Amino acid sequence: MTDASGAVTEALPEAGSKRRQIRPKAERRQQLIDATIRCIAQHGLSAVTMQMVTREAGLSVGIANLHFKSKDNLLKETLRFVAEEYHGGQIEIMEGGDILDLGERLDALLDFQLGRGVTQRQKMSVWFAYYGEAGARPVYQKIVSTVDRLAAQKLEALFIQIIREGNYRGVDARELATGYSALIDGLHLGLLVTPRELSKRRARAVARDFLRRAFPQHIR
Amino acid sequence: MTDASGAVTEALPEAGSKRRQIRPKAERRQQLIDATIRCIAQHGLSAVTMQMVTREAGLSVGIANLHFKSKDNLLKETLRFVAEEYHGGQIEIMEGGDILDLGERLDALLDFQLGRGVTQRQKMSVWFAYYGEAGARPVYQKIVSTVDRLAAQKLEALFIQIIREGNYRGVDARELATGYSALIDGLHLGLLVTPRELSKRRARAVARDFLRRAFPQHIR
DNA sequence: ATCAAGAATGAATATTCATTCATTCTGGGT
DNA sequence: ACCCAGAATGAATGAATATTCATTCTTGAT
Repeated sequence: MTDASGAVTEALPEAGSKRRQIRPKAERRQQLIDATIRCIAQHGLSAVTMQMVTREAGLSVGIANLHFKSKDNLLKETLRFVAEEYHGGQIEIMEGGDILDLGERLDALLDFQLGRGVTQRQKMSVWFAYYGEAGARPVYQKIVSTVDRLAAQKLEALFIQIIREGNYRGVDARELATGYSALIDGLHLGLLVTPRELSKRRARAVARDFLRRAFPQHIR
Repeated sequence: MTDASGAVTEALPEAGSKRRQIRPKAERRQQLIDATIRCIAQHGLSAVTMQMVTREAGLSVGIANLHFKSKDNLLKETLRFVAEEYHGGQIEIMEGGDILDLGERLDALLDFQLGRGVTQRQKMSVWFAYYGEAGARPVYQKIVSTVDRLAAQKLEALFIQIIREGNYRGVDARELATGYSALIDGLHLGLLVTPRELSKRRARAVARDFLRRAFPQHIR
């Protein structure tokens, strides 16, 4: 294609300029991880290919192997990122220096766990894609266990505080924390697999109900 | 190879006789589905190949395409089988003409859901492998939704009976049923992904606790 | 004994995909 | 202006895999 002056112009200015851009390593890594997340959500973990991911990222095929050694490694790092993002968010709230009231802190946690950011189909698809492979891949189990354990400890600590403050009787913090975590995971699963049967609104109501039953003075 | 009489003998009698066996279609289908389940559990859904499945089943590669049209179809039918087995078991208990006491029936349900048969790594791996792909594959969503909905209705019906019998106040059967189902799913997930942190014994205690909190007269 | 129906086989085919690497390009330093 | 470290590219390669189908084998009926 030529313009009036006869000079050769770039083909499709709007459809992603072909100009090669050099960017720092860290930025490219994140760009590829983000693309991987979108691909897993849209096509499923088992259908993800390197071509797909790099095209989604608007980059060439070779680059993925430049920044991550292999596809396997890219997938592993993607899981690590997602897991840390989720658990990091939870932990921040539970440590929550900014929210002093324990009931409010619980509410904030619930909001985070069943709120917009986390319950995007995109993110949930990624969790469960990895969970599905975890049975066969110890590496995935390890990544998840590591961050999970810390979050579980923080949750238990929060529950202990609440139990003390409310002087609740016959309640075991550890057991309750396990139950609450499992409930949230199960609700995420429901939102992903049977969105028709379970709305976000109802999922929140169910989780809230669980907490109210355990800590009636703190919730509602 | 020939024996003294000069007749051709079978090669390796102990290492799986090579003798070609003709069996009815239904039997071969089940054989292949069982092999698929073992392969998914051991290698993960995304690593399963036709060669792997047919070798596991002790059959030739061609046969899978003879009885199922394609790999895709084999995987779909395997999911259907697993889903129906699980939900069928639940529904049988919940309809449970043989157990008249409602509390006992609840107990039987819990036993089934967190007991030996279901919580084998093998089975749980398969659930979650499919759940992981469900976000990207409407076919899987549909299969699970269909059986799931029926089980959810039966559970709600059971809870309604229990609420009436115990004259429990301020309890919504539907919401409680959703919560209980999600809790069980979450516990399965925990058993699969972080078996170190969550034993079967503790998972049962947690689920039982949930029920006791809701229906104190019926449980314990 | 013989035969036909159809169950089972597995070598061959065509496709898809991860990974490599020779080459090109960019931008900051001199 | 020039240079070059190293970032980026994408055609080429080789390995893996789903699917096909011509052929072989088994079984029950005649």
